[in-house]
Parts: sequence; structure tokens; C-alpha cells
Amino acid sequence: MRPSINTIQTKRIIEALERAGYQATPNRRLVADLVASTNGHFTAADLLERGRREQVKMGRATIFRALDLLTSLRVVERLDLPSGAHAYVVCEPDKHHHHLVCSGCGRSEDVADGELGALVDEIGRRHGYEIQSHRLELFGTCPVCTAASESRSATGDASAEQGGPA
Amino acid sequence: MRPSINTIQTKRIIEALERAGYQATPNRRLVADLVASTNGHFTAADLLERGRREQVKMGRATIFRALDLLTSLRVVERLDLPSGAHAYVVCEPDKHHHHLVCSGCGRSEDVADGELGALVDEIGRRHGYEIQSHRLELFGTCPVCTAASESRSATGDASAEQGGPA
DNA sequence: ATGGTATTGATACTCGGTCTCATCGGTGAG
DNA sequence: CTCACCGATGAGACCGAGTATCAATACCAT
Ligand SMILES: [Zn+2]
Ligand SMILES: [Zn+2]
Ligand SMILES: [Zn+2]
Ligand SMILES: [Zn+2]
Repeated sequence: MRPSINTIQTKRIIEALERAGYQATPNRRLVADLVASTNGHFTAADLLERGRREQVKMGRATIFRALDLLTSLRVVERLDLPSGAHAYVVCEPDKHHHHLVCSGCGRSEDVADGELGALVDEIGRRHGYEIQSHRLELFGTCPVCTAASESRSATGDASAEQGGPA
Repeated sequence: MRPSINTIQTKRIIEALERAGYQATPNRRLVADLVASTNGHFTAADLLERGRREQVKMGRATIFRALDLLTSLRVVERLDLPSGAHAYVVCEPDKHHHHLVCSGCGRSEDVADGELGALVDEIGRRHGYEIQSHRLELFGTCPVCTAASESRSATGDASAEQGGPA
């Protein structure tokens, strides 16, 4: 059978699928699992790779399809890295929010919209635009990576990067 | 010779090139011209196409190289459209700012960072991140497109889209 | 069991972008 | 002015992300 890490996260995703009337097929469950067991950003290729490593072969197209599906259900969101690359992150489908991404390890956190809404409205008004959507992406170094780089520069070397499973 | 619309904008770009120690070659001048005569966003392919139409053939690579160059000089900036596509816009190299993009005609305007800086700092502090960069992109309908769609729905039809030269 | 719909995988294909490498051209020293 | 050199260019191979096609399956309901 499939490797089922089956976190609460995974369950959440699968339920979202079923609630929306899609079949929770083995492939989709696997994708849910893979996605849920990442707390950083990932690409379609990453999932494919990780899937293969767990001895499951899935068509490339299937991954993209699953990811599109999850995106439309808002349980994952597409991110544009500064490099120009496209990546995905899991996130809460309910509240509008943005992402804070560690450029060291890729970890990503949701951040509330806060005052931004008002600011955006103000900008729209000032320019006479009807704003339809906005995107805010923040890139920086997470506490873990900061600590790691500090201790590294202090002592000899180290590597406490990349957060594994959530 | 080359078609030289030669706006102030074009000149600005060329000067930026020379100031940075790059040759202002015919190709780069043409790219500067093309770029300057757009007020919306554009892709590398667009430029190539427009260049050809003006009976100048340029290698694809050359366009990408010129665009990279201009990007590094901050006279153009890369934009990530909601569709996931990459586009470029011209912009002021000096002050930090963001972009407001019309999803109707593609027109783009610089918007000042304003209060956003403070907001970003606050978020970084709250999450313990050292924020290195941020990106805000706003998508909406510009006054022209709004007016056009209104008059269109009122009378029979119309099309006042896409702004030509700046 | 049976038909109909949803899912999947293999494959071909498009397209943005990069890389290589041989050629070309402007600039500067002599 | 001439020559050498280094930056700029173009053609084309190449790569990787994402899409399109289409036939084979899996699932579901009757
Ligand atoms: Zn980190
Ligand atoms: Zn927001
Ligand atoms: Zn518009
Ligand atoms: Zn800003």
C-alpha cells in the first residue's frame, strides 16, 4: 500500500477534495500526503521526485492536475519566488492572507493581511483603479536559519537548514 | 537606420546603460526604444515581435540579454502576472515602489511603498524573520477600461483598450 | 452486470529561457 | 591608422515547466 504519513493536514486536504465532490483517489491521497508533509515550498517536480522515491509512479500530468485542483480549492497556493520560479505552499483556505518565505530553507508561513487591505483600497482610490486582487510576498531569513548562520560564523561550521515534516 | 521614437524615456534608459559602463549598441538602443514606447507590461516575445515588424531582426538571446541588463539597472522590473506569466514593465530605478496593473489593457503604474514598509517590518518582527525583500502587486481595472466597459454596457459596444506610446 | 463519467498515463508539443560557440565590431594602445 | 582584444551578437541546441491529446482504466450508480 501507499506510505501514509496521514497527518491532520493530510486529512484536511482529502476532506476538502471530497467536500468539493472530487474522488479521493490513491493518487490524490498521495499528493495530499506529500504536500502535507512539507512545510516549505515545493514544485510539481519535487512531488514527482519524492513520489518516485517512495516507489510510486505517477504521470507528470497527474501531479499538475492534482496541484491545480488543490489550488482551486485554495488548500495550496502558487508562489512566485524572486528567482522567477513557480512554487506551491500549503495554506489555510479560509482567511485571506499572504506568505512569508525563508530564502534559506524554503519554510513558509501564512501572515494575516492586517492593515494591508486598507492600504490597497487607498492606492486604488488614489489611482482611480478598481482593484480586483493583490499579492504580497515577503522573503527573508527564518529564526532557525538565522540562528544556524550565527552559530556557524561563531564556531566553525554547521547546517541546521530545511525543515522536514511539519 | 533604426526607427527612433526617441522619447525622454528612451534617452533615460540609454544613459543608464552608458553610465553603468555598457555599450549603447544599436540593438540595445532599439530595445530601449521599444521598451520606452510601451506603457503596459510586455514580454520578451512581444519585443522580438515588434522588433521584427520594424524590419529589424535580433536574436532571441539578445533580447533576453538586454532585458536582463535593464533589469539589473532597475529601469525595467519583472512582474508576475496572476496567470503565472512573466512580464516586464519600465519603471523608475531610484525609489523603491510597487506596481499597479490593469488586467484589461495591461497598463501599469508605479505606486509608492508608503506605509507598507512599516507593515512589513512589523510582520518580520512578529515572526522573527529578517525580511530581505518584499513584493506587492496590485491588479485591477484602470479608469480608461472602467469607462470603456461602462459606456459599452450603456450603448451598444466599444473598445478603448490598450494604451499606445506613453 | 452495464453504461456513463471521472481519472489516469504516455506521449507529443509549446514556450520561456539558457547555453554554447563561432563571428563580428567598437575601443584603445601603440 | 592598425592591430589586438574584449564585449556583443546570432544561430541553434538544449532544458524544464506546463498543456493538449487520446486511449485505457477505475469508479459509481442503476
Ligand atoms: Zn529558514
Ligand atoms: Zn491581502
Ligand atoms: Zn486599462
Ligand atoms: Zn515595498
